[in-house]
Parts: sequence; C-alpha cells; structure tokens
Amino acid sequence: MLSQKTRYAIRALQHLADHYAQGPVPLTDIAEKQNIPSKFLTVILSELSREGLVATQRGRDGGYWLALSPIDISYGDIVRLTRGSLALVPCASRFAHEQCKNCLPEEECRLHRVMLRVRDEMAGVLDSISLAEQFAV
Amino acid sequence: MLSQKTRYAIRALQHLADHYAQGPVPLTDIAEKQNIPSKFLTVILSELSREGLVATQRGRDGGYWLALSPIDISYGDIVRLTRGSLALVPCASRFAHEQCKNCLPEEECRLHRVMLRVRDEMAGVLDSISLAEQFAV
DNA sequence: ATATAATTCTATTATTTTAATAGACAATAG
DNA sequence: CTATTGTCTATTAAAATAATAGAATTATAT
Repeated sequence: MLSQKTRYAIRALQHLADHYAQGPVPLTDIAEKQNIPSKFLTVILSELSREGLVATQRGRDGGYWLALSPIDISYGDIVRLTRGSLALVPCASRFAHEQCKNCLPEEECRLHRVMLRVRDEMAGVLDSISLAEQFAV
Repeated sequence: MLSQKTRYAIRALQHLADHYAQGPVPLTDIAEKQNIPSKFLTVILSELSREGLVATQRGRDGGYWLALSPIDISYGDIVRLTRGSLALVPCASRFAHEQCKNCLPEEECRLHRVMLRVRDEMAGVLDSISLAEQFAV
C-alpha cells in the first residue's frame, strides 16, 4: 500500500498540475480543496520542494507551483521520490536495491525473481502516465 | 512493500511446494532452511492453516503440507490472503474495496483511476505465476 | 499407558513506521 | 511596517508490524 503521506503528495501535485502556469498556489488552498491536514501538508510540500519537484515563494502572494511541466512528471517519478522505490520488496528495487532481511541469498530466492517482474509491470504503467493526463486511464 | 510477514509466508509456502506430496514437513525444518524465526513462523503457518492453504498434523511425525497442488496456488492468491489485497490504495482493491481516508469523492479522484490500472497489471503477473513455477519469471 | 515430538492458541511485549501537531523563524509584497 | 505565507526543527500520538512466551492439545511409536 502507498502510505497516506504518499497519497497526499500525489493529490497535492495533481492540484498544482491543475493550476500550472497560473502563479503560486498557497498551501491553504491545496489543503482545503484536497482535504489534507494543513500542517502535515507543510511537511510534505517542503520535502517536495527540497527534492526539486515543486518551486516555492515565501511571503505575501507566495505559494507553491510545479517546477516542471505536468507532462514531465510521471506517477512513477512521484512514487519513487516519496517512498524510495516502486518495488514490493527491497531486493527488487532498481534504484534503491537492498537485501531483504532474513532472506536467502538473492540468487536462490524465487520471490526475488517474481518481484522483479512485478516491478517492471508497475513501472510500465506508472511511468507512462503523467500529471498532464487529466482523464488518464 | 510487502511486509516481512508476507515475505516469510511466501517463502514458507515455496518450501512446502518443494516438498509437495512427501508427507508432513515439520515447522523446524522450514524455519531453518528458510531462515525464518520459528516462533513467528508458528503464527504464520497457523493462519495459513486456518485459511485452508496448508494442511497440518500435530504430534509426532506431524507437520505442514500444502492443501492444494502447487500449480493451483498463485502468488496473487497468497498476497491477497496475507495482506488482504493486491491494490496499492484501499479504493483500488477489487475484493477488499474501501474508501481512502481523507480523500475526495472516488469518482473525482484521479489517483483512484491510475491505481485501478496498476492493480490490474499486478494481478496479471501475480495470478499467472504459481508455486509450481520453479524457475518462473 | 507413557514419553516424545509436534502443532495450536492466547496473550503480551517490543520495535518501527506513519501521521499529525506545535511553535519559532524567515521572506516578500504592498 | 505589517500582514501573509513558506521553512525548519522538534515532539507527540497513534497504528501497524514483528517477535516472543508459555501453557494446552494432539498424535505416534513403543
């Protein structure tokens, strides 16, 4: 499952995509429209900003906006960024590969091989849909 | 991510598949060969037995074995059984559907639609591989 | 019958992760 | 200058996960 935080992050980004190139969107707007606790959203957006996915401006008339065009942000990117990996097990991650705890040696582990397939399929879907797809899917 | 418990469950079942039709396999064997804490495996196997996926016999020479032929147990079945659902968000589950917390109405939620696609792809892979596939993938 | 080897059950504890909140600080527009 | 808005660091709360403990039960061989 995606964590609540990841779900919030995705919906916040969708909201920003909907207002792309319309100037800074204040956090309060996002929180209200998307039904996200605003203090928590603060934490989430600050992280996304540190990661370079959103740009920000402080002060009056400030807010957040996408640092890239919606079409250049895929769901795969977002998930990798917010939870580290698309994979369902640590050893099946392409970019954040690590050994699973208490497992067999990787080359003997059948689960490993199954999960590599699953990860590839998931990547296929998630990397093919961007924030620009309003009615995607 | 799959939980550690789910990973243990899958590897335990794979072990049983490897010894299918060879009589009861004692828990201790599985725990040692698969590197799973034995008391924890106790809990896991009892659950799998209650779910009807493995059969058991107590007492001397007792142990666990698969209640079905390995070819009739898919990875999809196991994941659904141990974590309730294949889906990455509650609202995208086919059999355990529920509303995501703090979300928008489902028909407005774009994440919902994306995640339905992902679930279908995952199901495609996981339901097509069974415990009989030794070198699957 | 009895000893032994095994699972089962219920409860509890420990650990980790996730979610949420608080409050002081910094920047900007007007 | 002041109101508005994001930033940062820390803390707390809550939930999920992982692991353990120990008594009870069952089956088998002898």
